[in-house]
Amino acid sequence: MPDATSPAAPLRNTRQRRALMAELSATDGFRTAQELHAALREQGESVGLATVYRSLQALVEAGEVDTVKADGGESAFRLCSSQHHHHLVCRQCGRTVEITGPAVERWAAKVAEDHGYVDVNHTLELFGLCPECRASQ
Amino acid sequence: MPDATSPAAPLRNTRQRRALMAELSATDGFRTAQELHAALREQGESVGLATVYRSLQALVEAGEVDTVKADGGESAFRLCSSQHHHHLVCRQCGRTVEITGPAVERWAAKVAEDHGYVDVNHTLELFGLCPECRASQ
DNA sequence: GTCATTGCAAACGCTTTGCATCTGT
DNA sequence: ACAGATGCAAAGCGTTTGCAATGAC
Repeated sequence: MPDATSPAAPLRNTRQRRALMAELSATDGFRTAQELHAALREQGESVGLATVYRSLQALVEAGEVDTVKADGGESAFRLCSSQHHHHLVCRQCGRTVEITGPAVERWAAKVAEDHGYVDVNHTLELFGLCPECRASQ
Repeated sequence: MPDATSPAAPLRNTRQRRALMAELSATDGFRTAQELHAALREQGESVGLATVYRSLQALVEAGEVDTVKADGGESAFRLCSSQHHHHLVCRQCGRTVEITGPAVERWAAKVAEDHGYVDVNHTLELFGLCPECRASQ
């Protein structure tokens, strides 16, 4: 059984991972694994789909990439920004707004503490219909 | 092409749908389609899996059932009337506490509104180390 | 009688995995 | 050289769909 405190194996600096990171850096928003794979292919970077998935997994575990679940069960990824924040995502077009909520952070910490839980983090996502999609419906 | 404003076809009161509603009523929390299907089978109610999915879809569209996306891309369903809550999960033993946070609900609604988003729902999970796991470490 | 609903099985889309090969370090 | 990384193809999973049969109204 792996020691929870020991760091994971070091990530190797391969052409594929570099290409993936570059692609992730190229956009602010969330991209699905399939989108990223397609983009890499279009750029002539030959990368297997499985590799994209495995690399993204590794990056998420390493804390370098953020992930959320899109509508159809797809996962979307993006580089972690420095600051802890949440997202308000349009469930139709995917347009995303970054949210920070000190109040919620405090609330979460307090609730956890009240129940005796320690070392707590949380995930919070808002899903709705953005003004544009709402208008065009 | 169906008129978006005209009401959907009337839902027929079939044995299968009745059984499904009964099963949904039997619990407060969210259940996945697969869980519901298994539960019905165990009760001797013969219902096809596709029927469960189609009925749930219809019920969601009819506004009688709420749905959220679980972790593995599965969808979970519950009757609309039951109460909305979140979970505080121990990342080691999985022990879970149900959390309700009116303040957070209000906060989420307001934030979404401020950005012009409508028809908003959210997902919120807290992860930490429960008292027991923390002691045994 | 009509038309929504059902069941089955096949199809789907996204993701994961087994395994042989390759490549950073 | 060794351990991690890769590619391919096949498997896995939850979900959806085509079609003929059934049942509610």
